Amino acid sequence: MGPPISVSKPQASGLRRGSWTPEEDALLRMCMEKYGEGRWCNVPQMAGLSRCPKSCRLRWLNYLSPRIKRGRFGDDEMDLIIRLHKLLGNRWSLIAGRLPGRTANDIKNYWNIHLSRKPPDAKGKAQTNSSTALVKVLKPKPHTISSLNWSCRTSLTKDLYVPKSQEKPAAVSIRPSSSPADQNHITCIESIFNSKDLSPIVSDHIELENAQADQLQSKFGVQASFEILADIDGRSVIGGPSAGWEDLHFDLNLWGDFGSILM
DNA sequence: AATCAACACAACCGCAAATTC
DNA sequence: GGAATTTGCGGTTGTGTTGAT
Repeated sequence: MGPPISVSKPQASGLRRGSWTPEEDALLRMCMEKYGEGRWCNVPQMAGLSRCPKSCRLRWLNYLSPRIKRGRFGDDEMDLIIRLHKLLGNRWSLIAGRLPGRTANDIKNYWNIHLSRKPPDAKGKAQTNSSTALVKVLKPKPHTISSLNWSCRTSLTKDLYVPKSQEKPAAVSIRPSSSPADQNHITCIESIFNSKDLSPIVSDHIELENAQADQLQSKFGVQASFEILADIDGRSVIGGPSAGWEDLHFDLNLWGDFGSILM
């Protein structure tokens, strides 16, 4: 879409709404360059904008951020979206985390326009792919780091305020579990593991501690050598280079699912 | 040229989780 | 521990653009 044309009027509260003007974009951009992301409630004041904090955040994250990749989705991206949506459901932020430069809003829009309304045969060949066809859409409750008793949280915003030295994962307690919910998680995660061609989502990798890798090995019957990394490019991931699912990475939310299995 | 439908995407809203006080 | 505030997410809407008729 081209530059905004409609003009918003100040609300009774004095806050502007509607499309952003180039001037407002410039102010927000300068503010982000100067102060960085975070403390959105202070951004309107710091930037000299008559916008609510949510509006500023949305504008930056969905439009102005230099990390955003513009342009049409490629076939590989479309395929990946279909696969990840099958696994994760409408968890756009998680899906976006696996598509560098794409925002949750972009993906949501794209899905709603292109993919959600097409008949199954037209949704892409990936849907018939054996590695994902058997998987039910899973919507696990996101496990935050804090809920896992980890001392870090992994948004970019947090990175600006938490010293790296504090972002050290604490020990993960391990206990057997065989509840249906956990079995569901296992099915999901196994399906991810078995999907070998998700390499486009790869960015970097991290290692699990040996004890945790051993637990995964006994649980899934795979030889695992992982690394845990608190932060890669503003996002936390885990990866496993030696189990046949090399170059595969997840958000720590999914690591939370590991935790629920192992705990 | 006019009209209409579909597309593309920015923006808002409400809610819940997380954080702060 | 609880209330208030902040942040993040998903759903939805609004509007400009594009292409077909």
